[in-house]
Amino acid sequence: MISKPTDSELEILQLLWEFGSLTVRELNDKLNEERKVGYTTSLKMMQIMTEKGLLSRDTGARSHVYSPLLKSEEVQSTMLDHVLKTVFKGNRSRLVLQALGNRDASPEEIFEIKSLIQKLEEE
Amino acid sequence: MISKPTDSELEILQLLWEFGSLTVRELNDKLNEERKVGYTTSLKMMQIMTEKGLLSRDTGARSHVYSPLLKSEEVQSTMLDHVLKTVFKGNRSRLVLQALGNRDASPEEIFEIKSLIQKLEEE
DNA sequence: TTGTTATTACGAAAGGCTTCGTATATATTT
DNA sequence: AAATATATACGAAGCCTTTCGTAATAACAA
Repeated sequence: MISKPTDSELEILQLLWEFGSLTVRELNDKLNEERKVGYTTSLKMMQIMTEKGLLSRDTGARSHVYSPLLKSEEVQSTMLDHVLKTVFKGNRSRLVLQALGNRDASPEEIFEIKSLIQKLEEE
Repeated sequence: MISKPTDSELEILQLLWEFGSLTVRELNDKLNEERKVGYTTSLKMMQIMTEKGLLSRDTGARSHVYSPLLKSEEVQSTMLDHVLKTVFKGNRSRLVLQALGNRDASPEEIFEIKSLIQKLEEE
């Protein structure tokens, strides 16, 4: 049973992936740079995520310090797989087409992706 | 406000995209080829989806006929955009990498994607 | 026509997510 | 030491999703 975080959980995970580990206060401050969130809301979320196995926490100091238990790549893989199945019925080419074609991908992005494919082919 | 269907709703949408339009009975039968679902469950889902603007229905006959209101491409685009933002923080190359690299893409798929990129470049 | 079957409508329960208020405990400041 | 500020714990409300049971209605069969 691999975890599929909710949007709110992803918001928190993104910050933890960026900063490594954070206290509730620190994370709540960063969240509030984007939108208004009550302190106890952040606290509760992080407690629940810890129960779910998404975060670990160090209760050594008075302010507990939380860290992500999954790598961003793992979650990205899980989530993309899920979208691939449910939205694209497993058609990976179509997913990539959608990612590249239907939205304006910049030349830089296309270049990056091209070299990616080249790398894949060399293996 | 573009709609982001739930997994259950997507299950129904996939069938409607495949068959064009279906009665509750027809759709419920097809759902039950995969898993056990009560008839009134399917009915309720389709009624709610109609309220939400995901489906239209023709009430002309006794058995109402439901059709999808959105094209699969539209929903795919919306959903992928959402994953791009929330899971990949907007990094499209990383998303494509994940789609191609971390899972075993077949040579056919890679070929298809390559010609896709070529087409994109020619424009 | 009367009983059986099929369909829609409605309501509600169970579970999950998000939010916050209140209580309690611990630190800090005056 | 007393007052103030900060932290965690807990519970619950509000909303959404999924599921189904029951009732009302319409069609069909005996």
